Amino acid sequence: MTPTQELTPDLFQQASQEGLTPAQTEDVLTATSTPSPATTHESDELFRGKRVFVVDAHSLIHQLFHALPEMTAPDGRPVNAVFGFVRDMIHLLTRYKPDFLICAFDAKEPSFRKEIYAEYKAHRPELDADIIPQIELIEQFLEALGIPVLRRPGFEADDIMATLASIVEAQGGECVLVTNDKDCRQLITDRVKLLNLRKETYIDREALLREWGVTPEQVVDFQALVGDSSDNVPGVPLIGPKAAQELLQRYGTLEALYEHLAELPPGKKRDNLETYREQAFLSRELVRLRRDVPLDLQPQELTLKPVQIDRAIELCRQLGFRRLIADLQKLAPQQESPPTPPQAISYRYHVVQTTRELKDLAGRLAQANAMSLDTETTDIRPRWADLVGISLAAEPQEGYYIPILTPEGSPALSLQDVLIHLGPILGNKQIAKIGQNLKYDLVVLRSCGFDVQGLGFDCMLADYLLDPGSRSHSLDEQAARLLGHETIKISELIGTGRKQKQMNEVAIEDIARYAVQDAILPWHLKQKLEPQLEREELAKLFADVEMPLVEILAEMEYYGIRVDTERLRKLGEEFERRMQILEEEIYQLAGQRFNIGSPKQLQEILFDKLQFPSSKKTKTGISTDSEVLEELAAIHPLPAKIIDYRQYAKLKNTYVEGLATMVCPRTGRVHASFHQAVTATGRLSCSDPNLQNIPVRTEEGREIRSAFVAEEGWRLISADYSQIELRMLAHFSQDERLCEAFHRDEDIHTAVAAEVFGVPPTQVTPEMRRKAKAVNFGVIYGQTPFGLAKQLRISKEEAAAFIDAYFARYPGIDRFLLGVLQECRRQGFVRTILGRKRRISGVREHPTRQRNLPERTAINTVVQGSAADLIKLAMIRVRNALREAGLAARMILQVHDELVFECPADEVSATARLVRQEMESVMKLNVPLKVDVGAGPNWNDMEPV
DNA sequence: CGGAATAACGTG
DNA sequence: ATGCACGTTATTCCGC
Repeated sequence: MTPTQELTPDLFQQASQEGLTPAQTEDVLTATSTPSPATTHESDELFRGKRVFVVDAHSLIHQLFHALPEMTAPDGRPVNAVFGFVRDMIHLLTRYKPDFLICAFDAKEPSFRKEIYAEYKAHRPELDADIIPQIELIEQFLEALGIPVLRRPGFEADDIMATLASIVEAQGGECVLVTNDKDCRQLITDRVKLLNLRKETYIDREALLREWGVTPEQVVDFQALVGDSSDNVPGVPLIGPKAAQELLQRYGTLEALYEHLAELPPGKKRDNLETYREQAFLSRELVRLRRDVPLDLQPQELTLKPVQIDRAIELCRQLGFRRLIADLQKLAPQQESPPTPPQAISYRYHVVQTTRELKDLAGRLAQANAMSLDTETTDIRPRWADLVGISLAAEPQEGYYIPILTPEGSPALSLQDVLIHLGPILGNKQIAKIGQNLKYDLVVLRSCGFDVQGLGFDCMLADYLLDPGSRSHSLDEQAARLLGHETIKISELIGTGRKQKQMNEVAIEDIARYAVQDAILPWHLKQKLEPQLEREELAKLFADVEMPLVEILAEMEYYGIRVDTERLRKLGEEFERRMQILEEEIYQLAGQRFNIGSPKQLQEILFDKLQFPSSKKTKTGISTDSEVLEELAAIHPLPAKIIDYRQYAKLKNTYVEGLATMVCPRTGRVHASFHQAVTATGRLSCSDPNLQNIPVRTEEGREIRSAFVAEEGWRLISADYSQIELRMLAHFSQDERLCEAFHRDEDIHTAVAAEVFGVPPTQVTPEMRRKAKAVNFGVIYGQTPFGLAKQLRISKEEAAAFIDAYFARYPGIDRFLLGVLQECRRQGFVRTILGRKRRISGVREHPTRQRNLPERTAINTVVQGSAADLIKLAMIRVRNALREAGLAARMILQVHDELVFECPADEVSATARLVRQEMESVMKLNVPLKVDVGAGPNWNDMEPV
């Protein structure tokens, strides 16, 4: 008889008798070692060869409740644990794809352990009042997700897990117990392991031996000696993990240890073992898990059910879990879509077939004060595209399609005729242009010879301002969300995959219906969006900044930047040579050939074959990023070679070859796309190619910049704001010391170092400056002591001291940051200097120095977003000033705090003056703005102007 | 074979 | 858990 049974015979008997009704025995799954007839039923094969995940729900809920920031549903209920739990379940399902996923809960009544030891878990506070309602919600979610829940009277989740683990193992399955509870370590076998969800690491026999130095069989003995303060399991005083490990390695079991107690050296430890003998054995029974809970299971109780996606999404809506909705969609990939897409918006469309009709249409449009437009083309890159057709609408219900490129035999109009008749209309700035992503149409039309004037309303930008960063601002998405209208998808026209059609091959009726839809929808969207912009005080930002910027970005994209392809080719060859040399050296050092570009293979070489110590993990394995390699470089020459190889590979693949394919054959230039509705903070982003991350920090990388050149007889001018984000911080905080430093035009990092270290500026060492610089940036990002410590390779305490010293010297900054957080907490969003909004939830009532993600995001958004506002405004001012001054310069790039222009060589000086003047005076802040201007033949060799 | 996910790394 | 904001690359894996 086992001690467990001895101690709790009644409870066990009772439970098992109640649980087993004759009708159910057929499908019963039990862990009894003597197979009953029931276990020979096919159900005992249920787990064979399957991966069964069992979640310790209560342990997970508590962990999440305390680890995650406060969250409340729109109705005020606390929901942080619910959010975390659901997120974790989705993660488990999508990432681990288990055959079974079962959540084990504690019984609602006290467990049998309480009966054998009244003090059991006596230390535990009562369940937090904010947890209990969350458990109910979690169960609702689990039901919607189709994840089975197991709970049995008198037993804790642990016991259920123990029993399930035994059953799974007996049937030849693999069991993963999702828990951080140390007690569960006794359950480890060759087929049972534990999963730590936070670290995404498994604990199996080997890991256990590494950590505790014991086998799974010895875990209960180990815990009996060590005790567990969180469960109030007493253990033996003075015996900690080290002593317990040693004793058990010598004697094997608790019993054997006590038989040989006399052999131990006399002392307090032996005395305590003697004195607390009873307590040790009692402790062992407290931690020993029951593997024989009468579960009385039906297979259908255990299987994952199909996700009830609608219910799950509805729950997410109610609780405000917008982020999870997208993840949920992934769970139910094949959703039956409604057979007939509801078209809430109806409209009439006409195909303009003759020049006569075009002329009539132009005549009518000339009277309008607004019109919408959309272009159809052969390419998503507007500078590479041919114009296929234009759709127009001067009212919300009726539109026209002007075909230019059509399939063989269909009527079309010549571009020349369209230019003649429609050109003046599009160029008339009295007629406000409405559309979706008008920048695209502007570039296309300009490439065909149109000059479009008078931009009125771009839905994409309006929708973006209302909620940047979270939702999609595509026309399809907006139409569905705001109008309940399911659009005709482009894939319905041109198909998908290998036999995709070109736009000019689509039947004219189809393309006309589609194109006119895209001209009609903006009218309806405008009606919804415009009042919202007003309500949320975003209308001015929209009208004065975002809309005027469209034209400027279109111009930048139209001009593009010239690339010296010959120079690029030479650089590519040079990089290739260095890569080949490094490649051979790497194979030598590694002792074999492998794909250096594969982190997976590299990982095997470094950590399996060469047995280097691993420090950092990724989701799927051990990290080999440059930070790790940097550390390893101290012990072996190989990692440094890998770092070098990677650098050249990046330069060659991304910046030489990637760039070369983007040179437009028509213009010999690259026409990157600047995106105005992508970032969460209001910055622009850039792609195809991304010219905002051209290397500059290393000498080798900078070479790439020399391939960006001005056209013959012209020069490049680069103007960048000095310390724009720190100046913005100084402005907002009005911190006297910081503002003063800027007013005196001091080197800001040196000035801050002098303050923080309490020395005169002349005494600041490069090391001190480096630290001050890191803290300066840290403030903008809401960095924690931990992060700063890691970056500067100093102790956490030292880092915390720096940060404290910083805030002590700059009290205005501390005040300002707390003000940002308080306002964000109160309103649910922050605003930038021009009133741009970003919704952020999760800022705590009383934020600590140790800022969490929402808090860091809030701070960074105000600083980064305001700097973005400022340079956007500068772009508009500079563009207008250039025009008025009659200078030929064109703005061609924006890199967050830098503007790049191309101008005739003899206008460099005048242009530079004007650019600096406009950029420095764009906003009147509490600190001066400083712009550094340089000019030269390429983007690398610039001389100050 | 194509798309999605992942790891890594370039910029401000 | 641990500094914000992006886009591009090669590899790997999955499903067709």
